[in-house]
Amino acid sequence: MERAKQQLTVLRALGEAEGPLSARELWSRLGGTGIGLATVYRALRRGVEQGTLASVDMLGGGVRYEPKNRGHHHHFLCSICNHAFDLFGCVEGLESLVPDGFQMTEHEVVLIGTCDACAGAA
Amino acid sequence: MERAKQQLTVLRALGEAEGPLSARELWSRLGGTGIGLATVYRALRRGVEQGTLASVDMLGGGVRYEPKNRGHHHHFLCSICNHAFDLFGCVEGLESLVPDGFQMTEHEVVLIGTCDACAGAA
DNA sequence: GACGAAATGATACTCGATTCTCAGTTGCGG
DNA sequence: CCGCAACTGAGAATCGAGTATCATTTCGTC
Repeated sequence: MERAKQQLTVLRALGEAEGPLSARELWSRLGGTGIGLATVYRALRRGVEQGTLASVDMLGGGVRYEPKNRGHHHHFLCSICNHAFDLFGCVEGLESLVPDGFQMTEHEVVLIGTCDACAGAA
Repeated sequence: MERAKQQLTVLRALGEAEGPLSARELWSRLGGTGIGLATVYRALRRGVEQGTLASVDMLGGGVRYEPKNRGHHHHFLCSICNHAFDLFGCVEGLESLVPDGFQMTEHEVVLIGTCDACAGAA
């Protein structure tokens, strides 16, 4: 087994995902490669420190990670398979929700439902 | 100390909150009443089972609870004090974000920033 | 080919959130 | 007043996520 490249393998797998992945999801996608969970966490932490990864605190179980080069977008969470998918585009009119005296700096939009595969399998 | 009414006390405190509370937040609001954390959890679990409470899985640390009689609304999360506040109103155009083959059943909108008190104290 | 720094995988560990256990209390019907 | 069932608070137990440890392996350099 090659070493010193495991973190790259981890980050590449994350880059190929269709949405943000949790550390464990990412780890299970690497199943069979012999990469340890600790290495996955190390790669993720380093990625966040270096600014190449963003950690996304989402509904449906803990923190997920995704590359930072995807621009502003939101997520779709499948309530069946519990997978998260990237969405493109954004919404308008958020400012009107902000109460007086409050200052909005960010926003999160999460759509929940059934994904392509799960809806088809139903 | 009266007994058999502790759970009502817990639920009343939750009803008076300005937004969803976590079990611990709720517990600390009851500080001094001698109510145990276990009782808070019991009241919350029972409320959810009976359908009077909704559990809200939000950013910023774990599950929060709120009464179900507040209708559809969203939340504002203060990044300083980490408190959640109810917002009124909703947004349009969410459907256009849903990819082909996906089916949206719910949505969550969370605005992040600084709340009234924290913005004023800055 | 040898050496030191860095990386790796397995696992023990920490930490916080939630649930369980249990002995003591309370309300209520009789 | 008696007994019982439900409730309660404190702390132990459990669970999952993430981190630290450590012996081993690999890379780059010489």
